[in-house]
Amino acid sequence: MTEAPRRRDAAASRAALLQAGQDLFADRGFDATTVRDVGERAGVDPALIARYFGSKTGLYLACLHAEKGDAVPDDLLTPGRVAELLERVDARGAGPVLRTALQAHDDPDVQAAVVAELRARLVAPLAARLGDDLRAEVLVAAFSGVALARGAGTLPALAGADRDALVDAVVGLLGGPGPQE
Amino acid sequence: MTEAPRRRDAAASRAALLQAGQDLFADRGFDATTVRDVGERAGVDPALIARYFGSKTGLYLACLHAEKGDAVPDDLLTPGRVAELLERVDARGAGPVLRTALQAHDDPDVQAAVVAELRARLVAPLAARLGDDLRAEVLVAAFSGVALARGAGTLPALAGADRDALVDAVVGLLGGPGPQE
DNA sequence: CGGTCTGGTCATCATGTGATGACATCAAAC
DNA sequence: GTTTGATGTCATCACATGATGACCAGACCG
Repeated sequence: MTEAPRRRDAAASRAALLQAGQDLFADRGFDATTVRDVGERAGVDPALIARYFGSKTGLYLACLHAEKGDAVPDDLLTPGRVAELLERVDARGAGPVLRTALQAHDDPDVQAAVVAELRARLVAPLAARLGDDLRAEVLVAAFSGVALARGAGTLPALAGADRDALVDAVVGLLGGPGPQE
Repeated sequence: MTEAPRRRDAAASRAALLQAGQDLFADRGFDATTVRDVGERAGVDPALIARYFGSKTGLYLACLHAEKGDAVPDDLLTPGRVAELLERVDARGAGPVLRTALQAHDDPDVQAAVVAELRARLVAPLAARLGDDLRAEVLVAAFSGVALARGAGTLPALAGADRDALVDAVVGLLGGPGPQE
């Protein structure tokens, strides 16, 4: 936007791939997303993924970091936060972070990055509030399950529910016994 | 065991494939399990999967049904049931049913079978007790998330926790506000 | 023995996927 | 205008995977 669009713009291609990667990885996960899919969605030749990110895994890591500044880490338990996250899930899919909370990755680099991301973005603030890592992680896992199921459609009532009703149910069940100080 | 082992025994081969399929699908999910893996684990040629089950998908469906009579549908909320399910998860992996609660399947036949299985085994009894499909499904999704995360190792405290402590945390968070009538 | 059937093995195919490198093409520098 | 480097395109490779069918090998029967 700052400059006239050049006809051939590496930065633009890179950004398009990054965005497409975020969308597709969030929606389908790493394995189910092919580099050809990403390229098509970005309107860019898939070979450029290798050029700009080294590999599909490189793109995935870049997507992970790109979302970093996206949502400020906050408390998962507050109803407002639950609503916000669910809104985001409805709009963009579960997202790589929530998704990988429930599925180990083969690549150790990816696994380490995901663990760090999860910790920083979701577990740490919760653990600080709850004073208990285990309970914090259980909550994150449980919420991830809801987010994934929302998109999977395997649980019809959950998948089809009105978002407000879902927020109520989630807050009632998960947030209930927590520190409603 | 009932008869002298015949050197060539179709029933035994079939059963071995079924068992191996249950183990591997439970542990890694459908996509991450190859027919060659199943064959190797069963000590049987993978081509026999096609012969006895038609296809990998057929084997998967057979595994789904084979687990049917395994655990009697019961209430997910009782601490005893939570402990029992987690024990099973620790021993055998999350299992196809919990796993697919969170991941849609391409094949419509499989998807339909999974939905039915989930409904019958987990959602229905809970919904009967809660009087609310949505809350029942949220609970199932949340518990599935915990079960998957337990195996994935992405949440270290959850993955490494003593099972008793985990049961406490899960029951405290998920079972807390429920119908402790 | 000879025939036939069932159970098992193996080579092979078709497809999808990530990756790679040669080539083309545009744009800026001179 | 020519050169040169950046950018993009394409064909192709290597590999994994699911599937298939031809073939082999025991078993049972006459």
